[in-house]
Amino acid sequence: MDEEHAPVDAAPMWLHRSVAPKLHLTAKSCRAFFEERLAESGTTFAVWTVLATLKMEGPMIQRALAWHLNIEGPTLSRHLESMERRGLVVRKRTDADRRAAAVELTQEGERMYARIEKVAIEGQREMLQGFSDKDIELLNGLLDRLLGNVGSD
Amino acid sequence: MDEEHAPVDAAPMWLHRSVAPKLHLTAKSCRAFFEERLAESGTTFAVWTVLATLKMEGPMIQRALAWHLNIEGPTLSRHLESMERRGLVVRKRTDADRRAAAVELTQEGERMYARIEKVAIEGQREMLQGFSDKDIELLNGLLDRLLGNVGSD
DNA sequence: AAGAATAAGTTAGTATCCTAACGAATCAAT
DNA sequence: ATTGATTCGTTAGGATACTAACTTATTCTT
Repeated sequence: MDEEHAPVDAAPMWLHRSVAPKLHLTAKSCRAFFEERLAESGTTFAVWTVLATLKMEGPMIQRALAWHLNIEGPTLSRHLESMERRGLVVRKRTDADRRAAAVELTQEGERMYARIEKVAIEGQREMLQGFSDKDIELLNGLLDRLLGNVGSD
Repeated sequence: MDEEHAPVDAAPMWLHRSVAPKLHLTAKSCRAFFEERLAESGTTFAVWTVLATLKMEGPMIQRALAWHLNIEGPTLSRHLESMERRGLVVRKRTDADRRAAAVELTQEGERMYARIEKVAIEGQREMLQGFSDKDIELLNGLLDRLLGNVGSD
């Protein structure tokens, strides 16, 4: 986003009435907000989600990881390539299934995660300033219902 | 999104607790939903928002248009270039300020807008199935509060 | 009135994401 | 057991968006 953009309240009326563009803008702004903070720690939103998923869910093959992240295989391939180059993860191919590659956090990856976990939590706290638990629940519920309506499953 | 992805409810817990990734996923899914429908009419989400803004707000220079769309100048330049090639808009440079270019819908642009307006409205109706007016208001309010918290203004 | 600062738009380069097409490995089915 | 379909990952190419750097035009300052 641009500093020079006027306050959000100044956005045109039709945009307010159309939910999709507004949702889009909010997500974009929130992502930019996190990207900014994560960039200061030398990483990105994309890398954060990969690290967090591996940390929370344990090692898994790329296909499963892509599913968790809601991105496609080729997108994940790219991220993993750079993350592997940076030593954050390793891709281990086993004899059990020589197609699949299990992705694991390295020690360096664990360290990075520990470092940015704080950033992510603080970012979320800031993002949700003034939100009660009930507000968050409400938001989650509304988003889930949207997802259900547009879902491709 | 991928047909093979399991229902949204199956997403991992940490993702549900983190608002940003969930918001991001919802926006992505909603956009994909609109892109699909607009693609059938031979256009895109990006083009739709340009057409709609020009229709609702009238002709304006690129900088103003970019502000309305919450995108940066270079991004808009690209869109306008292709839209102008397709005859949907014209960029008119005036003597009043020879830097600025006023962007206007052409008749072809008007026709295209009329065509996809229906698609957009129907898409939104589908997206918001089961939402009461109050739900929509609530969602709008929550998104506005998020925007306020992360806003770059 | 001249020089500096600012503004509009473009060009160039990058990041994230997608789909399509592919190669290699596995599974299924006759 | 061989053929055929499916699965896993990669490569190639495209869309959308960004920032940085540039050109040209305008405005501000002195």
